[in-house]
Amino acid sequence: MKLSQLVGQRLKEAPRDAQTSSHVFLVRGGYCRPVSTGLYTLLPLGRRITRKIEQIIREEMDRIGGQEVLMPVVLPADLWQESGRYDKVGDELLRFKDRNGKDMILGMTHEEAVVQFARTELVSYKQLPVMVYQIQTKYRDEARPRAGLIRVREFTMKDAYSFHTSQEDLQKYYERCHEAYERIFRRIGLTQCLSILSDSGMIGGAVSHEFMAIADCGEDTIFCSPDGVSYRANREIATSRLAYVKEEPKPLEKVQTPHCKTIEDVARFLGKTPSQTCKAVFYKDKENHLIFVNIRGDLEVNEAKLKKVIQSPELEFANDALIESAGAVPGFASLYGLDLKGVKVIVDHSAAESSNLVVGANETDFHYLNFNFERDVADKSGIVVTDIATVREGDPCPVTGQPLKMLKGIEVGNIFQLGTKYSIPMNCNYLDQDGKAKPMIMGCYGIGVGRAMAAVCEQCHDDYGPVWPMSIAPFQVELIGLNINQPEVRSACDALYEELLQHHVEVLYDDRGEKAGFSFADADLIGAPLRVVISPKTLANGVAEFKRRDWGRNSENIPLAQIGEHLRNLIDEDMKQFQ
RNA sequence: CGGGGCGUAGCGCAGCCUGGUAGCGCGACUGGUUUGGGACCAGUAGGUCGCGAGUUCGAAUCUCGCUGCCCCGACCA
Repeated sequence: MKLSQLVGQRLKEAPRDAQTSSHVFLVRGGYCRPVSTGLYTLLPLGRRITRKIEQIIREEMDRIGGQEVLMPVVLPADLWQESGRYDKVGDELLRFKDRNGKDMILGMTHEEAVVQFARTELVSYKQLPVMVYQIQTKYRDEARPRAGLIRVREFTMKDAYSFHTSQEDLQKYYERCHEAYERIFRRIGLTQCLSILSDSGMIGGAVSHEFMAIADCGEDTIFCSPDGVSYRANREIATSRLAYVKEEPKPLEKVQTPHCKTIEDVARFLGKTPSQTCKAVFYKDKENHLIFVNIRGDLEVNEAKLKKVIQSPELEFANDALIESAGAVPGFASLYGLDLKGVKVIVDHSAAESSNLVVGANETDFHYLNFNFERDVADKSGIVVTDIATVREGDPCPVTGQPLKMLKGIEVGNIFQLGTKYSIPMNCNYLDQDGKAKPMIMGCYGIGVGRAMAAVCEQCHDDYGPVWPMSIAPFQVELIGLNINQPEVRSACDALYEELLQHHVEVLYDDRGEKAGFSFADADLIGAPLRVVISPKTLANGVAEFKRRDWGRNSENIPLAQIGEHLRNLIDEDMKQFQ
């Protein structure tokens, strides 16, 4: 490819709204262009990368027995009604009507579609296990797309679905898929990618893992044990082995706490620490039911955990009127002395097990000292005591007891053990050996292709642009001719270009005759791992100047006669790392 | 959902307060001089100033409505 022909200009200036390096470089380098909020066109450079990522994914999916299929992006709503997700999923699911007034959706994931396919296509235990996958467009009407290609509304996803006759078989396959994912993320050049325990969220199922590319701009928070191996979990489900202060219960004592509405105010006023208080947090669910949460004052409610406990996908803070309807006084609320009929009460272990806490008195400007859940709440029926606390950095690891480390990550892939979550409601059965119909046991496995590209860019770049790994680089080599209007430069460049093409080297030839600085800046934005410069100066010495993208301003001279072979050897060597 | 900010040439922005011929930089085009880390000179093209109403002799500028986009918060008892 000649650079003079390449569609997609490099830009000197970053888009105004770009905050993260992948966003800046992918737009500046001419990899993608915004169309609307969260919608991007991929230009040739970006598309060359995603094609390579897709190819690596295909190889690894095929290696574990996957068969590629392609399902439609537009799906009938009734399929989603069968699974029950049509009503459960919020506005993220784009719903519309076709010309006949039939309810349709844009696919955001394809469990329903694949089950519909499987239940007609797979009828016998002899056909199982089987895995199908596709690399296809997904649409999610995100509330807030951000960070360029990292969170978008329309994106390419590899989604795979496996079908089994037993949970054991699913687990075995899940492990193989986990290993395939590790190979994929290593091969596309992510330098730091961890699989962590995760919340299965909207997709559902019991066990799931997320693959996290570690990056400061990541949206997810990860907690891991100091060794990085014993325990790794998403903040949404992470737990800790926090110690609670246990002592002899002291008598309850009502104290005046004028104008102390926040935990900090109360603790300071009473000479306590926030961890010696209990805080009351009020939410409401979709049906406007009050949810009364109690947690130790220094901890925060983990809404992802809470949503699971109360089995509601939506959660909002309750307004004062709703709080007062339960007899609680906002700012001075607690469980003590309240009639909590019809209110969902959730108590975190930290509040249930700590002794002698400060709690609200349900009376303006008053609190109680020495509240003990066990002693002071008479009727515990209907109260759920469980873990709904958000883990903090430094809290003791649930496995090792060592202080947990906190990392930020970009979720580039996830795998789920679905079990029968879709096969039972959607009647996806097979005939077993005994002649009986049984629901298939399912797994599903996703990778965001564009996000993976952006994640690699986040991990592999310098001040001037991306430093692409050989396995996914849009071009393996960039060849720059300086003073190319001089015939001997032109002919030397043309000759090398032809030689490389003949050997199927992916070479981008900067034949524009721009000034050196201009060409170099473009080359840095394009990020080819290898760069060759030919100029009157190098020709005078019978050499070409060679450098790797990650060598900064350093370079070495290679005799012109050997440069082609030199490049080919380096490409082969580099590619071996990504096999 | 809540809060804030912004829509002026392909991109980045100024002009608005104080109404009076629509500007700058980058990019593009032509010609010339240049040629090792985003060169210089001269010239050219490119804009319903987001949309609609109102005020006014006159609106990018003031008022109202709409719309699009961006950022922040999604934690307070």
